Amino acid sequence: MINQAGEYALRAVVHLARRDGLQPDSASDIAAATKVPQAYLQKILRTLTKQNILIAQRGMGGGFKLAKLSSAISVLEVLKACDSGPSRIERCPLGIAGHTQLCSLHRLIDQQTASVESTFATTSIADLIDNQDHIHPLCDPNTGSLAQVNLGVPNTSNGGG
Amino acid sequence: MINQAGEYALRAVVHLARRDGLQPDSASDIAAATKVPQAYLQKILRTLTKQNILIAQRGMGGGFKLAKLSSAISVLEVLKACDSGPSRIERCPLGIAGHTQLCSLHRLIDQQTASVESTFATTSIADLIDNQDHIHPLCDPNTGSLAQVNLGVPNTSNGGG
DNA sequence: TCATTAATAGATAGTGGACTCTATTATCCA
DNA sequence: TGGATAATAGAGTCCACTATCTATTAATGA
Repeated sequence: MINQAGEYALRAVVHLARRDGLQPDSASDIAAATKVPQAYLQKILRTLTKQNILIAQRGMGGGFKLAKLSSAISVLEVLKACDSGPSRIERCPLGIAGHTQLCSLHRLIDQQTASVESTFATTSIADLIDNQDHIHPLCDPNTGSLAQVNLGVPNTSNGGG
Repeated sequence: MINQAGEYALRAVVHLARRDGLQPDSASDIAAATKVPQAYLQKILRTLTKQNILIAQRGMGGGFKLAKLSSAISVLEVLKACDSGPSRIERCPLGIAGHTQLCSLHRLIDQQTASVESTFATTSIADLIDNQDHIHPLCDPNTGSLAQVNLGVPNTSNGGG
């Protein structure tokens, strides 16, 4: 449903949204804060820039920032930009000519996909940040710092949530 | 969410459920009816047998049949048998120690996953077959025959639904 | 006991997603 | 104008998933 690139893209966009109005943030800083392999993240940031979700600025003091308000960016559009997100079943996967609509099996799967897609389409990046929870994305509540995360801990490690 | 093996497994189990009470069906016949590569399907059928969803019978007249009533087999258990199906987010993917619960980003994703998982858990194979729709899984309504599908048409082909 | 049918098991090959590396281009600042 | 910073671009690597192939074992029936 959400591939690795989509997960990484969401982290990056949420990170940038949390520092809204500040200077653009460099790829290596974003990579550190989001714990994403830097070389791979750069590709993803490039993709998000091409899709007009981010704006890139080269040179000293450059980096990436949001191209629009975080309330105007849906979770779904970030995912789709990376060819991620739920993918609907358009036609009978078996190619049965008589199946002019999906059969019950594929309809079940597609309905679930559609439901998730709808939720992601109506949830904005701002929605993820504006919640009252004391657990904030990418941010360790013990320090309150943005980038103060356990660098070096592999993604598969335990603890936290 | 559902990998290729999971999709193929569901097709096979639905196919067998539709011929409930009949003789076991051979792997090659199941492969033809479900349009799954035979060699790969055999591995999947073996997996489903190990997980006690199917019963295998060797020798002449042998093949595979359901190990229990189709109403007692959930969609989810077929998927899980193949290491497929929605996978919940157990812990913070970034490993942030202070995240004792999921943050809003990962909670959003996990809630969607949980919803799909719940639906798959409460939907049985029988539910997929008992519907009143005239479009039946794996079955071309133009012929009404079980295995009478467009053999040779690749899975990516157009038409039907 | 023998031939036939069909599942079992494991080695092998192809493919796409995840990730890396390096060279290049653009921008800023002194 | 030159050096530092940082994005851009694309080729290349790695591995899990997908799929195939072959030899073996088991069951059936004559």
